[in-house]
Amino acid sequence: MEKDKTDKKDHILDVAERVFAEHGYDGASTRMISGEAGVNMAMLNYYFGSKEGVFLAIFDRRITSFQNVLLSIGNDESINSWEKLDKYLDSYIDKVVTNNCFHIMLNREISKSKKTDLTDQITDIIMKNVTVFQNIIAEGIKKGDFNKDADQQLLVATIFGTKNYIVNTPHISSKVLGFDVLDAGVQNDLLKPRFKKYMKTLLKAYLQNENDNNNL
Amino acid sequence: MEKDKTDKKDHILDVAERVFAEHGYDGASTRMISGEAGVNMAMLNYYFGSKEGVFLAIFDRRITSFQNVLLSIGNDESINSWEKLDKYLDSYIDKVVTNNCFHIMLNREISKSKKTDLTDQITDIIMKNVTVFQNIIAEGIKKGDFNKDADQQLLVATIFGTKNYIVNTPHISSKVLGFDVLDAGVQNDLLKPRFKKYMKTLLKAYLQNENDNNNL
DNA sequence: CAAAATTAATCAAACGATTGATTAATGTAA
DNA sequence: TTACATTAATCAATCGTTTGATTAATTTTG
Repeated sequence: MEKDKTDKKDHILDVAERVFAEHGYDGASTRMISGEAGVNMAMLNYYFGSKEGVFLAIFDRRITSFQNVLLSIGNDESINSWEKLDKYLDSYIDKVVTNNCFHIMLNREISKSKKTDLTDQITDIIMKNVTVFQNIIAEGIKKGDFNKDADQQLLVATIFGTKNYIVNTPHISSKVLGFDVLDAGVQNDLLKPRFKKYMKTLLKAYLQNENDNNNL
Repeated sequence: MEKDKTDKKDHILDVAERVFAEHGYDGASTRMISGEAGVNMAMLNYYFGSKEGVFLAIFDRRITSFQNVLLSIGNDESINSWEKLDKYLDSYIDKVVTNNCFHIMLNREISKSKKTDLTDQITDIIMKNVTVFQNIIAEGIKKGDFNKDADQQLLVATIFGTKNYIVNTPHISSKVLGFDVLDAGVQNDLLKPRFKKYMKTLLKAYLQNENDNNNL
């Protein structure tokens, strides 16, 4: 059945995503992935062509819907800059914490100083989400909602960097925060709400115009 | 001569540090490293025992002096919390931007969800720098210098996360910032001063007690 | 001092193991 | 039967490491 085949391919990608997050792309062997997925090694090449094909297939599964959600928030004309910022953060934090394996895998492979085809591809993907955020900030500054002296570009480093620190280096952030950031229950009950609140407070403290407290 | 031997070992570590940063630990082969260093492959094992020995030798070279500098700032009783924060940021940002290869290499190998001996070792190393920063914040809050409602732990994620974003994903941050963050000249003339100023402004906006503007 | 003995440094070649990928054979369902 | 799915076996390439031999440097000895 077509259904079963799709399920099986999806199962392989689920496992591969986790194994790539655990050991990195180079550190994860095709035998490791197929073994944990309970399928014959040759099936990876049969379905996805190659190891890199598996890697890219994981991408296709995740990026499109996510990017469209963020894009729709950025293009929403009915809300002001502060509300856009809130909605963006809510959606973004929910998604990246839940799909932490994917984002660990993604960011690890771009943490190389050498450019490759793969780093270029990942850069393009990541930059789409970055651009949406940048536009929200730039628009807010232009409208006078946000402090015009804000460093828009380094603010990008702060929001995505803070997220990366929590999600991509779980052993560090778990130690700092005092709980296991990889635990799904903890993520929903503790991490997400606290992270959202913090991020909004931080951005408001930095972006707020002086002598203008009515947005707090 | 002893001198020449140390120079040679140091040269190998210089090259290995760069190659590890370029391709990652698994992606960098011993042939690649020895080839670029212009030495016979067997010399890596002769000097450092193994590939992992090379990796760990790079650590020994970098961490000790750096940690002592930060530690002395944290223990300085003659300055207040705001000044400590400033000095910490100045030293930290200088060091991590200059030694970007090392920090790319370091952080990449801890960006795995699976625990290993190596991730545990790296976690311990990183946590030492984190603790110094945490103590500065905690002390400032206790003394009443900083806003007591600040989320100390997520603030850790922000400072180190922002730094990681700039240093460890250079292809992304170069695109966002509009210049090459790996260029040494750009680092000193543009990146470091701007990064320091931004980080201080951001932390002051977040940590400052309300109705207390005399620290700006 | 000079010859001999010892140690350290360097090399090309090969090691066994593992990698990603492919093959040819077999199983399965329409 | 025919087309697709799955398997075990196998492939060449590359991995980190080790080897035995050779050269260079140092120490010991007469």
